[in-house]
Amino acid sequence: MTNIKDLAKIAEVSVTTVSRVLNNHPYVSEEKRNAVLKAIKVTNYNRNINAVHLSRGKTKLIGVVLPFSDHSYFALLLKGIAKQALANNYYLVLFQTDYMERKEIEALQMLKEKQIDGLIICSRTCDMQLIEEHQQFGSIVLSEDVKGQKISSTFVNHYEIFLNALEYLYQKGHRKIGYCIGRSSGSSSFNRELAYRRFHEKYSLPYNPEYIIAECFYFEDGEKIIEQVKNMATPPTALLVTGDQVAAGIVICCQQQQISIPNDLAICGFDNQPIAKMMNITTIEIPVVEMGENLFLQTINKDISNKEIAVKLIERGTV
Amino acid sequence: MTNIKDLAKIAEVSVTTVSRVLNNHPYVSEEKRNAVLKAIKVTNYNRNINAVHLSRGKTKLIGVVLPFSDHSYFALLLKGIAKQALANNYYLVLFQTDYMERKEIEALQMLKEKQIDGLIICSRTCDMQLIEEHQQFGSIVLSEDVKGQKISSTFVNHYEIFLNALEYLYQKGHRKIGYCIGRSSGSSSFNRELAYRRFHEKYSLPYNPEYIIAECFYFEDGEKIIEQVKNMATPPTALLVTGDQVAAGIVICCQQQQISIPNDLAICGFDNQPIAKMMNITTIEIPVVEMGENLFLQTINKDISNKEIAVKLIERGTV
DNA sequence: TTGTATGCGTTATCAT
DNA sequence: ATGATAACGCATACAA
Repeated sequence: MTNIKDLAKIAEVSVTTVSRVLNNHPYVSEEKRNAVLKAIKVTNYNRNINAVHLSRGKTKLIGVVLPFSDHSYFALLLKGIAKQALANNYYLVLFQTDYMERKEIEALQMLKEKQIDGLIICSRTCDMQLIEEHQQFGSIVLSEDVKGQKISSTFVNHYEIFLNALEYLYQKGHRKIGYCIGRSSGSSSFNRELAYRRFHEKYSLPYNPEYIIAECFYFEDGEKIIEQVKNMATPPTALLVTGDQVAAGIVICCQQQQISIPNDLAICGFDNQPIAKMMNITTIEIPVVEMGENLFLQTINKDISNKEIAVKLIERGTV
Repeated sequence: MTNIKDLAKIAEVSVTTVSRVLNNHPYVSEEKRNAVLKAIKVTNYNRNINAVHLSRGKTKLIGVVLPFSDHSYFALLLKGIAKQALANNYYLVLFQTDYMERKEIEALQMLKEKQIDGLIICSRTCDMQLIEEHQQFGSIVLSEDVKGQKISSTFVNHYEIFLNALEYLYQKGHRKIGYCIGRSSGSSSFNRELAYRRFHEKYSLPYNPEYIIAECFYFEDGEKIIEQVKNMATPPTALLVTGDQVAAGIVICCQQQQISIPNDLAICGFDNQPIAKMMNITTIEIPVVEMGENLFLQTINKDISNKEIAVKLIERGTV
């Protein structure tokens, strides 16, 4: 492996000059530049990026923390992140956590150890305090409402969205409304449950914990959900489903089991993914890819900003 | 930022000793070890991984080249890769290429520049020769049949699988068989078309290029496919669909349009993803996650190996 | 068991 | 415009 020292020797210049042509710096004569270029060619020289990183103290690498990459929501978020990473000459290091705090800590550790310049946390399990403690080591961005903390974020207002969706179903005549979420812990689930409770208080509706169905991630979970609903003494007449994939799975399952939608059961999805359009599913549109893009841009931006993303109800045939 | 030199000074030992305790090397007295540990604590020391990388000449980083991460097949492959990466203390750098050769070259470049120790290419656009030229810089593994080349791979025999699937449909009485694929170029598409041609020659069936439907990636593409099929003068009676997501999309679309499956149109999917089971879709089971795991293991293994993965026909209700 | 000295490959500072 | 030299922070061969 040849290095710039070798190049310097061959081209009969100093290492500084070699470094200059390597980095397109000014102040180097055409003559010497060509000599260096020639040396690079004949030796088949390759720069050692680790030395560059050590010297510069930066890596142009951004970490992305997410629970699973084979989930449509996070896959889309990642798509947006990757798009802007590409546009800004950064690379991504993926941390698939399966919601294990240990894996999140590893990502924070890499920030500490300077392997990555910044970190995008799409969904977290660990404590906010832990994250704050690591901000000194690099830019950290979250995809949740951090409420005035000194940390950047791009998020949707899960509380408000849920409340609006519930109101919508209420206006459509529904009084027994359930919802399906992924994991039951986490800030978004917390806010959703809060909205759900407030909604029931507001209209003096009975709060039925059975109506909250957790661990709904994928299309095929629709089967499990319908099974659960069917086993209820008084099943809900409408379901808010946080994810169009799952909503689609429910719709399919209902078709198979002769459950009429929206008559027997109304379904409102989330995200407005193509599958929702294709299957004519009423849903809340969330611009996930754009959120990913913004998350990345915030990461490489010095300023701290908090961006709430607007959503939109898309009325179709399942409510 | 304190470094091991500072630690050495504080703990009143040499940098070597500091390095030893940092890396859990033997031959260091409890006394000195504790002194170092204490120094680490009081200074809030963090190792600079870039210096480690430079010194060691390795990064414990493996690159993963794939066209899109929001596609179920590649997401599952990535899942397997990530699983073994985790188990073996490696991290992954993601290269989403959108099938752009330029992005693949960037990944190869990073191998050259020692930012990554190895590279897993899940699907490629670039020339094999280019890849071979980069093997000297690190371990490269492909997910295709490299046919005796001196490079590791984990793959399924697309030619044989397609041939068998076509035979199966033939036995079921089908004579007008079409198929849906992702991109039309690439080695797997080549092999599939080859099988398709041979099959038609063998049974003296008319070869109809219209029956080859490309650019089928996602669930929602099912709609487009059915549209195309309906517009054909003599539509196929069976469709081989390389991906259960797309197959499911087709099935749904047929339901909506009163096209009876398998009577009007038989569908055979690929991968045996959960959605196929849920929707009772006949499919070819491919252990994608296991393939991903094997790809990773090959990457960190010195020896070159080529592993063909066996598949299995899962007969269900759509053929 | 411990320490010295050198190498890893590049960039940055400063002088000329 | 060019170059000598000092960082950057760590690992390790070798010596003791």
